[in-house]
Amino acid sequence: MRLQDYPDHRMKRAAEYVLDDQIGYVLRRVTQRHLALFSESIPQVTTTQFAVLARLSELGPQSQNLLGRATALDAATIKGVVDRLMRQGLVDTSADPDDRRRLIVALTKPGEDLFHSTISRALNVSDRTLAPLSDAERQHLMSLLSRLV
Amino acid sequence: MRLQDYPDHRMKRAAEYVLDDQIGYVLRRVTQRHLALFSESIPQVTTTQFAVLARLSELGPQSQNLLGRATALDAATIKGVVDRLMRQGLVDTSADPDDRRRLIVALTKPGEDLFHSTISRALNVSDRTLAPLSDAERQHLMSLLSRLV
DNA sequence: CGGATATTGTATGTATACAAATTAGTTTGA
DNA sequence: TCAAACTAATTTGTATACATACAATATCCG
Repeated sequence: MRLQDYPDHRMKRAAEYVLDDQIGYVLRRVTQRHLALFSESIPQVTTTQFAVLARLSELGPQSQNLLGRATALDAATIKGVVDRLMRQGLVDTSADPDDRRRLIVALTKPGEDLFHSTISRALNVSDRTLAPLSDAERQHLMSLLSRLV
Repeated sequence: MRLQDYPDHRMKRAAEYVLDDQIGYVLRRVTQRHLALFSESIPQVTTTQFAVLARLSELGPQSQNLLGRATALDAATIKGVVDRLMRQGLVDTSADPDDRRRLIVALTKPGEDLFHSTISRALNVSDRTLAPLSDAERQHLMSLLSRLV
């Protein structure tokens, strides 16, 4: 009996498309676990908000649009993130005198303080996300993933 | 001069927390690329909706709650996904006579047809997401990621 | 049996995330 | 120079994704 004659269509389908082996599905589930660890450890901000704080700390005040590009967030998304960070008093915005289209986003002192006081926790979250792997495996994984961006 | 005396605080911070080296940030960016490839190739449904179709095809009709658990979607999320799949006529729902709390979700013929006619495209999206890696590297990556779920 | 407990689905609120359209401002090239 | 092209920000709409709360139903256990 050949495979294409097999009476149970479900077996053929399962062989065709195994959801658990798809990179997108695995990425989503790993991301879910990481988000859960992060929000448990740093409930004040989300991973995305923390990324924005990190970039602002690294690069200094930036236009909202550039800040979005530096954190891989499109214009609509970065606007919402900045709004919510501003509502918490972690950043503030000002007009750019050299380009009236631009909105400059900067860390406030509370934003800087929060970022610095949670860096070690954030690093620990990354560490716990990768906990099932050895050091060599972690480096290998990060290097492979980096090539898929 | 010791590191902690270094006058440029930004250098110290950069050494403390490098956003681009964090697993969460890299996961988000790889996921972004994968989603873009998927929606370009299969505009009819999202990755999440496709995952639900795949599970229904694999497992047969399921209660909404079980279906959510089988696709790593919480109760609130699976409800929205099923609602939108139903609006497109790709699934339909019925009451479970054995448990009046339950809502049975099943593929319709159009849902089944769409799923089967897009499997090869979906596999091709997975393939293109991993395109920068060799076969051995792909397998290694999938095996490492699977351990992080 | 009957109350405590658990499960299922639903609703609401918050937060990404992106597409598309709009407005305002800036740059460029014929 | 000045219209066309581009850029920045905003707005709207759609789709996850999770927390929390609630109602209806089922199950378990004393």
